[in-house]
Amino acid sequence: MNRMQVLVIDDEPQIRKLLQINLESHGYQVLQASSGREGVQLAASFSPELIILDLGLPDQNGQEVLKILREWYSAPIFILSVQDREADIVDALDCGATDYLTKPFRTGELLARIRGAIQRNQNPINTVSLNFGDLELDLIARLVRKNGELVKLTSTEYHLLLLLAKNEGKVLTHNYLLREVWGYSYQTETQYLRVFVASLRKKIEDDPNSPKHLFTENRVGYRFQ
Amino acid sequence: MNRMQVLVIDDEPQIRKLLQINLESHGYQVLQASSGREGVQLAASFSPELIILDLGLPDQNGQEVLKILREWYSAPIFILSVQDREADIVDALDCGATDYLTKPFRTGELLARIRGAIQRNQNPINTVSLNFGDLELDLIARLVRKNGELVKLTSTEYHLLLLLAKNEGKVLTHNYLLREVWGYSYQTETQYLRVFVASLRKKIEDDPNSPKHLFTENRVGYRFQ
DNA sequence: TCAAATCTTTATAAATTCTTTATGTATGGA
DNA sequence: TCCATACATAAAGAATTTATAAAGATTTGA
Repeated sequence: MNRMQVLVIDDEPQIRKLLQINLESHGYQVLQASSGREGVQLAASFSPELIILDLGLPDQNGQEVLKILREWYSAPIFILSVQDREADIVDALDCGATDYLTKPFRTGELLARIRGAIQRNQNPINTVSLNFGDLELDLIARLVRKNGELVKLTSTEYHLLLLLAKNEGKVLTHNYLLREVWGYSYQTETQYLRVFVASLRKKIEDDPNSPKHLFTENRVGYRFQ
Repeated sequence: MNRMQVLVIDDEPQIRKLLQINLESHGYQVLQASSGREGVQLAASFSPELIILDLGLPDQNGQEVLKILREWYSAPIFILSVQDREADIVDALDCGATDYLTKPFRTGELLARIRGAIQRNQNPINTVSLNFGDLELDLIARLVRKNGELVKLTSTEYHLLLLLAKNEGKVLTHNYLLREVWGYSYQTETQYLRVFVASLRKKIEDDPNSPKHLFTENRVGYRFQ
């Protein structure tokens, strides 16, 4: 597997060392630059997955480096700074900084923020789905597939199925299901449930008479598996 | 101009008020929820561009709310908390929080972070054209071709088609489409959508009665394929 | 300014979904 | 076993939603 590259642009050797140790122990490959000029060069030649930039550089204004990078570099750029003035933070963020941490920073938090930023930058298309053998619920697209084929559900059917699927294995009472899908005043309309469960089974089960997914829990409710 | 929607989930009315005033003065439309349950419901029906979530909610653990939202909600979620323990921050970030701010927070910084997060989340599609079988959208020239021939669309029709095409395969709600194309005050004008979908189908479908691209998802919205 | 194009609103038929009713089957306790 | 209750399913009727045409209002461009 290829390790993620992180570029650290900071003139203080001890900060670079600290970041290097922490990042490498979490599986990142670390590139180091001690000046803005060198940082821009490394960024251009390696296109790292993330850049950590210190605003207090000797050769150039860190803000300038940020702007130069942002002309073409679209991955996350984290700002490290001793400056805690709100105006500086706002400026940096509006210049395209992804995050801004003030020194001294907590390494665990920095690493968590780095994980998040890289992940968001890696797969911007979030395909969250629930899978149950032949059945698949795509929560973002709001679609249900059975053996890869789209199943056409009404909005109420989808709502009901989603609720059951999210609580896989748990028995959901009639009361609860009615309350969540239809609303508080429908808690006694158990017949609605029967009708909709029947039509759901017809659509998602191979054999609605002996369901593999949507089970009846007599006198209590329904359960999805 | 269509305003961005931000959902604030916080049980303290004064924090909600503070956020509302600040966000609205910067052009956002603010939705408010005082409990986790209410917040999840609002998020599901409005799909706001960003959610601000207080971890210290009365009815549910804020962390739980975050997880529930992240099952399907992919836009930024900001955490507000009085807790400044590193472990809590790391947990929240690893559960999918986009950012974590501790109270008291600086509103200017919060707004800058919100701007950045929303911008990064906006469609990062940099492609020049989108292709769907017989249909082709040229994003630079703002032209649509069907089997190579130019299709003449009005700007509203183009805008609507572009939005659907950029979210290929996803069901886009009436609410969302109306908000994006016409603006936030048109969210209830579902009839506009019907009229424009009909005219789009007449122009881009072989047989508008049985569409191959622009599908109706009853009571929910439309989907492009 | 005028004509054409586009957007908004209204009207109505068609399609879909929800609710209710009816009927037969299954379950579990006395 | 019988009986009361719960469940499954089909189907009819009610309500809602959608598609579409077309008329009126507004905007745009020559």
